[in-house]
Amino acid sequence: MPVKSEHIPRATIKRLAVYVQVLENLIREGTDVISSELLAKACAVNPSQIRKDLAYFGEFGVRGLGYYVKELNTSIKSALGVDRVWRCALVGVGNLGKALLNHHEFKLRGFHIVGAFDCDPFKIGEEVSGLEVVCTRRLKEKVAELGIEVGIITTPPERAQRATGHLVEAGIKGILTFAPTRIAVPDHVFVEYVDFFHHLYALAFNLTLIEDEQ
Amino acid sequence: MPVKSEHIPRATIKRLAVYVQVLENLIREGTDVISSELLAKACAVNPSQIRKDLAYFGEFGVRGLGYYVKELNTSIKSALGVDRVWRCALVGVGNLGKALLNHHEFKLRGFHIVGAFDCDPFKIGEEVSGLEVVCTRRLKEKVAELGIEVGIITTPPERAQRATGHLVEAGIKGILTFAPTRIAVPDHVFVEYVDFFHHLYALAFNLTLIEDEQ
DNA sequence: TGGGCTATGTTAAAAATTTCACATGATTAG
DNA sequence: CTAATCATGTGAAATTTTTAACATAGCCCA
Repeated sequence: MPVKSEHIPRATIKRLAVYVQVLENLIREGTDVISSELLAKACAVNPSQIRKDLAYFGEFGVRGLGYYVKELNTSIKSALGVDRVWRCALVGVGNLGKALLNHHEFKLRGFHIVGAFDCDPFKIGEEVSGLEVVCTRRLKEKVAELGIEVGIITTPPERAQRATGHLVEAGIKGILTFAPTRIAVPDHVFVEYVDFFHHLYALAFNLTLIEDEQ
Repeated sequence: MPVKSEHIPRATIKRLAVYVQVLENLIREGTDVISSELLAKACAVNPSQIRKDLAYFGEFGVRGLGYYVKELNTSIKSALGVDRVWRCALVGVGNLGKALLNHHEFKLRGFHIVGAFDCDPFKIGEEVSGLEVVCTRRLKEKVAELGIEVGIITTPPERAQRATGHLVEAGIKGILTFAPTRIAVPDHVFVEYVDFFHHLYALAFNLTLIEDEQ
């Protein structure tokens, strides 16, 4: 799936992921065709927004009709590069790390966690969700051996930067981190932050606002 | 902390949360004063951006000097409404739910999970992280009893809407959901989506882009 | 104590993003 | 087969957000 246009807004990518979410629900419900208007309603966005977002990648609709749900879903996933398997390494086998290793949704969506790493000697050798926990020092070796392209950090914040170092050293170019801290990486490495607290803070702010208004 | 200006961009709120993250690291490191330029570097944003974001809420800096780190941190947290305790209910005690119940960071940041709910009879009565799992039907009663204001959904996607219904019914006005699906709520209820896959999709997209370029 | 220095707060410009409006082209009913 | 209808794709307008520029005000040193 070639990109039609130069730069694609980050917000567009985020919305495309939402469209996929909603489209997969529609597929399960058996809906064959949907208009940008209805899809927009389900995603809580503007219909033009959807059409514009899709236009970055090509023409997927049928005028006078709408979009074929399955086809559109396939096209978006192809555009995003998630129509394939991505092999991932998880660093930090604590509570959250274990939960993610047991989270079937990852495999379901093409993100296969094929390596689990920790620096705690008590955890090394332990088996979690069919994976043996390996010493973080062996990350580089394992990344090469298993063809890993994405790193997932679930260490405590104070160890996130070290984990990042190991991942970058191993040649990883994409990192998803759950640690509530900023990490520093070279320019060619992409980082995505999953931070519950950003969201909780946003909630707190909104709830406080409406309280104050009354 | 009164809001100085009318509407505050959502992006600003998100960045304020990042500032807090970085400021708390600076406090730990013993830094007393920081300029918008250095703080900007640490947060990977533009210095003007920081000054503008802060200007929505007031004047916190000292000209010619910068910002007192502790004071700024306190001010931002007050502006966001996170200088207090928020009591939360968690619905869906699966892998992820359990991991979050054991995640100390929540309490550390003022979000106290004081109720754990599930509809699975096998889980009801079980104790997780010092909390007894209660039947979701009793949510309303417990929300009133415990003064809960925020709901956290960690159910599978197909049960997220039902959980939402229970939370809304119980009078909850802020929901953080980890379920990879959109949920429908009345206008007065705020929803924040924590979706790993949005982030993974964004990574996949960026990684695919640079691959294609070569 | 006063002048230079420095980084803020703010106003104005630039850029990016979202929304609107409509021509285009496909579908469907008569 | 034709005409009416409909929803897309797109270019232009409106809005929002970000960045730059600078006047202002507080610190620090002579």
